[in-house]
Amino acid sequence: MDRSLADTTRSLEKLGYRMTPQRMFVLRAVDESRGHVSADDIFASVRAQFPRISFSTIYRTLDLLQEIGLITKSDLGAGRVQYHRADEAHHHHLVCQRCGGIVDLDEQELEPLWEALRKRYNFKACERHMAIFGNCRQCQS
Amino acid sequence: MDRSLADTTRSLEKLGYRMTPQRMFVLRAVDESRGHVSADDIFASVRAQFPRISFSTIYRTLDLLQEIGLITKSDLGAGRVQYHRADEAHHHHLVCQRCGGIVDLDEQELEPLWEALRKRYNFKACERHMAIFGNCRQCQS
DNA sequence: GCGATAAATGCAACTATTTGCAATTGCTAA
DNA sequence: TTAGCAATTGCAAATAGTTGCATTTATCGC
Ligand SMILES: [Mn+2]
Ligand SMILES: [Mn+2]
Ligand SMILES: [Zn+2]
Ligand SMILES: [Zn+2]
Repeated sequence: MDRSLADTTRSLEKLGYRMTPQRMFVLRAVDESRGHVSADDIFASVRAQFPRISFSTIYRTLDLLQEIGLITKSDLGAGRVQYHRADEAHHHHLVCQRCGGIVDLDEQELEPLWEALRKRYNFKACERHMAIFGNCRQCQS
Repeated sequence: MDRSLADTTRSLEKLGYRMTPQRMFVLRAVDESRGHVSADDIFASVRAQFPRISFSTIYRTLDLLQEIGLITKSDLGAGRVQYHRADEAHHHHLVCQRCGGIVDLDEQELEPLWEALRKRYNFKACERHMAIFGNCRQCQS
């Protein structure tokens, strides 16, 4: 992640939040992550350094980091939500409901739709890292 | 719903499933529903006629009805999944993350995207009744 | 009908996630 | 400093939904 701790602290404070030790540990765990991670992954990683951490704090902090745009949160249908650093290559996912396979979808593929929603509905879709469910090539009847 | 009980029974049997009293009650509850209903709504409705019904059976049956295309299932961000009869007017939803407002989106608005996914990724998006999150007109910074 | 087999059920236990709350911590201003 | 106040925490309890399993029910070939 390119952002310094100070940057993140500023982002938080701008919204009336504070930087705390717990949040710093979560931030570090997120920082070291690659690709999709679950709340449980982050919990395990943080607990190694800060055993008193609670799951509530993990969840609350991940929500916070999403709010300030540092991570994205998405349900890819695997029973647990996946988090993803927002500064990694932006993309969405095609999730096959039969085989569970996941294919990356370039961010720009959704641009025309976002554009249409903006124009016709005055709606600003702000979801990064979306999941679109369906059937992949191999799994079509 | 236009489908007769016999139709649904046939759909189930085609997949190796059976028609049971419990499923008939769930079917009736779905039949009488309008718009979005939760599993709990269906549970309450069925329990009035069939007190022994269990939540597992409700969830399992709703999944089944989705599998045979009678209902759609979607998470509109309200903490519980919403079910919707598939024979009501097809549409998707724009869900505002700030005010919680929900706007209907005509089915055809997503056609170009489905088309592109089919062509470029060989992916058949089969999701009816999608939720797209973002900010509505009133809630844009 | 009868037994074998497969499907479906209810229940209890479990999962991931959220929430209420009392205790703790950290800013701020006197 | 220190009091006051707001933000944050951990914990325990609650939520929606899923799953394993023993029991019940339906189907099918004899
Ligand atoms: Mn991803
Ligand atoms: Mn709807
Ligand atoms: Zn597939
Ligand atoms: Zn709004």
